[in-house]
Amino acid sequence: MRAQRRNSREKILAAAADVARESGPGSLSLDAVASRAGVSKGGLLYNFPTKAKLMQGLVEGYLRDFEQALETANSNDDGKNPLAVYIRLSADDCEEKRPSASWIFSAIAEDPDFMTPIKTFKRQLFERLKGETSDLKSLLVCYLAIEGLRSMNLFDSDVLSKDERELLVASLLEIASSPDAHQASGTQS
Amino acid sequence: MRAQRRNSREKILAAAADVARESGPGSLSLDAVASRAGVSKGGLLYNFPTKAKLMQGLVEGYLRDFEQALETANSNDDGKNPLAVYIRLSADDCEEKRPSASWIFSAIAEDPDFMTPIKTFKRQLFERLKGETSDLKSLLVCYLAIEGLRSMNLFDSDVLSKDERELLVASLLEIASSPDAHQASGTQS
DNA sequence: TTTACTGTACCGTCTGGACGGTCTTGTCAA
DNA sequence: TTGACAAGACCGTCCAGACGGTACAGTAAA
Repeated sequence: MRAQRRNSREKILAAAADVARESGPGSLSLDAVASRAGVSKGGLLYNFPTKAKLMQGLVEGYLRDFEQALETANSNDDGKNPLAVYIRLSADDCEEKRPSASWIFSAIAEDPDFMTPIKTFKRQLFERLKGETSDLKSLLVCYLAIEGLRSMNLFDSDVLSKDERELLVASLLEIASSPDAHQASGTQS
Repeated sequence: MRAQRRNSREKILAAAADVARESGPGSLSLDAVASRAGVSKGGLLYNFPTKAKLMQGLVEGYLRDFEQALETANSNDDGKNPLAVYIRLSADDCEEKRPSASWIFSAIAEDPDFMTPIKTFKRQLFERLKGETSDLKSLLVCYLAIEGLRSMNLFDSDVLSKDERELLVASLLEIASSPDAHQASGTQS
């Protein structure tokens, strides 16, 4: 029963995310994470020698997962429209009722520098999209709107109804696919 | 030198925001705020009996200021286009290099419930805009994009260049000034 | 034997907050 | 005008508790 071997890391990471979501970002203590993960505090510190390392693990896992999801989504819908793929993927992410990354608040509270990897990731992503999208205006509007959706999900303050969210995503996809006139007035949805 | 009388509250609130921005949201301790505000800890606790009350004061002040700014902006540009007014106001807010509300992270870390007033405020704002905007699609896209801009500013991860931001705002204003104005029956309450 | 833990005991630091004291200002009777 | 007194605004100290982290002995699988 004892030695869980190997996958303790993942369990700890998941437990940390759970604790942050359920007990609030300020209550992410090592003790709480350890007991939630079914691991002793010693065991936790064995896998992550400091709290900062734990946070770092959270960030890296998040970025890795996201990049991977984006890659597979892009290869499935190959070459057609990377912006549209990004919109769909993000919209699906934000569909989840439970904010997937509320541990970010814990990380920021711990040390704002934990955001830098995320920032650079986002910057690279944006630059890539800029290179792959013909119309800058469309990109800006869509990217920012998705960022807004993400923000809402993160803060757990979903103002939109299901219909509205679907309409939004449809509008964004429309804007993303029509380079030039995004004055979508005449065409009914 | 001692008795600052009366405006200590404002000074403390400003100091708290400064500390949160400069020392990181996790380092917002009462001692730090007190020393920053040029007030003793006892004096701080006199004005705000608990840390929670301090946070509450921060939230209320923020909401009050924002509502006021929105009101004056709307009365200056009367009746024309509330969505456009909101866009312009928010864009100006986000122009500031220093995130105006990074104390929010402190508040969330302290207790996620501090977000509820902000959430309800945003919900009301959105509903109001919905009542005042003819085209739902335009509203959704613009509102979310602004939310994205806010998010970026808050996280201090500005991906956009100055030109890009201006182009974005221009695009949003263009979208906001939707061509069909018939649907606006009884916009006033 | 090594790896991967468990469990316990412990330490130093930091933090919110309670408490009692102090200075300032306003009020009002004499 | 003055002196007594109350209330308001603020200071400085102290403390219990929580937290991150260390140290170390034990244990079970590979």
